[in-house]
Amino acid sequence: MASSVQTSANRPMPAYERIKVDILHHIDGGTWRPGDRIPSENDLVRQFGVSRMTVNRALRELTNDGRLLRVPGTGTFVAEPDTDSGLLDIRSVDDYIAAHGGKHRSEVMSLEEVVADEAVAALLDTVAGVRLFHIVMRHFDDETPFQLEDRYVNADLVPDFLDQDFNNGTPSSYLTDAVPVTEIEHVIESVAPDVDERKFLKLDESDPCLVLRRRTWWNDDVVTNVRFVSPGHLFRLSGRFKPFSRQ
Amino acid sequence: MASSVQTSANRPMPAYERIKVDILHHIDGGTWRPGDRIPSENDLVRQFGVSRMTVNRALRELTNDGRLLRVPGTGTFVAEPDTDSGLLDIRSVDDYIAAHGGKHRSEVMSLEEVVADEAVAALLDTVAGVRLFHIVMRHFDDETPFQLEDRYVNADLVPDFLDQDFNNGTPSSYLTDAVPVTEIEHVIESVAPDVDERKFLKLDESDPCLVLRRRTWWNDDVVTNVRFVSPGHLFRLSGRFKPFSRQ
DNA sequence: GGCGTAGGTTTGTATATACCTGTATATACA
DNA sequence: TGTATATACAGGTATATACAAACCTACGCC
Repeated sequence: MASSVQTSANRPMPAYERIKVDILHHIDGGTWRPGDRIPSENDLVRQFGVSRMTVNRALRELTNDGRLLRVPGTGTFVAEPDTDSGLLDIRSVDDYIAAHGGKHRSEVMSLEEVVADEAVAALLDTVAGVRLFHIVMRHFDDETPFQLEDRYVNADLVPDFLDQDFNNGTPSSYLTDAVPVTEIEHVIESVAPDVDERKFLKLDESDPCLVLRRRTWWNDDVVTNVRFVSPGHLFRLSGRFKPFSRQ
Repeated sequence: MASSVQTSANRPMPAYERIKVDILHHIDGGTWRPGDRIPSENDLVRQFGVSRMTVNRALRELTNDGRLLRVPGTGTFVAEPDTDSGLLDIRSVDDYIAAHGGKHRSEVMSLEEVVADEAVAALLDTVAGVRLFHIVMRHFDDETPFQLEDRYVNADLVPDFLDQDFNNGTPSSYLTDAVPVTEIEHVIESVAPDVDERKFLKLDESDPCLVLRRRTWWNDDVVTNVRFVSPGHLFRLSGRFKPFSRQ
């Protein structure tokens, strides 16, 4: 889908985007490994039949996103992936747990279609009455409760959500494949678990929890709003980035 | 300093950077307010005496950073500032408190020059034995303890750090003015406060705390490593951003 | 008044070209 | 063997130009 020459809005994908997607396929597909030198701008010019400035834009933007490393006079290289993160991207819990040497298992506690009331509609930036999907589930690292997930999903944008088997593959993974994401919002808090959360996460009253609320957009529509609750001693978020230029 | 036509490496600042800086001065200086339409690309071409592609790059990058909003056929506008944040930028506590209608006060608990041991050196990505500055301080919202700050600073990069009056103006503000930042790392955790933290923040054992650890770089050198501890019910972090294209 | 259209403005993308600096390599020389 | 020099190649920036798409306005027509 992402390799299509058409964007989701059925408009032709700009050349520099096509080149970015192609390069990312090489990287994510493993044919270009971290540290590898990739073809020079002029090579790519010949390969794609575009001007050097177009290739330059593609490479510059990928460099800015931390995917490539450019050295004047030498070449362009595949950047080393971030050691850990979750702050500035969408990383599925199972990946997080696997990266820390654990074994992920999940348990769907409820999955249903609901009609939004005022409060829920506000979460999705929509109006009361719309059809939504609602899932509540629990993720385990081995047999340790690791995270509670409470998620609402835009039923129009993701009509097949109910049919998925979320005991096998997380909603995060499914959604990143199913709908392109144009924008992400993260809100992070530290809270004391309430009664239910204590029960489901097997926690004490004095055990702090990290709460991550995420909203993702596709253009002007909220795709999903999810609230993750994890024991503070098991989960943390990190990210490394270039400063935005606001003062 | 940022308005200089020379970068820190003493190389001339590219034209598109000069234009970005100039536009940011208009925005941060208040002559261009959020929602205002700014001059068109062709206006700026005449004003700066550069080509439209150069102006276009400046505007495109500022748009990507969320500072501008562009509407084809209509114009370019100053974007509304984020409601709150702190996740993807460096926001000083006093600004955070002011934005929430409070009144900031701070109290320096210790400020001294130290010689790094192994553990501290690791925080700054340097070697034991280097000279560092170390500050521990407390921030208040009115009379409520709001945040503990424990910070190490690279003494070579910020030689005048000890001479500042941090009861009046935060280290964050001083450092963002004193040293350009090329990279930021954030690590966020939820923890139970230890004995000292409970005392200084006037907390219970069951009150969770949000911990933000930040490192900033200037090129390959760590400028500062700071650990903020705030009561969970007072402080939260958020940010809205475009997804990086990783997978 | 209401409607449609033409033309101008604005942004978005793409191109070909040019010149600069930094890097690597091959060659000539001491 | 070691050092200088020439050359080719890499990316970084800037320009002039072109066309397309989105939008607004003014004009003319009914």
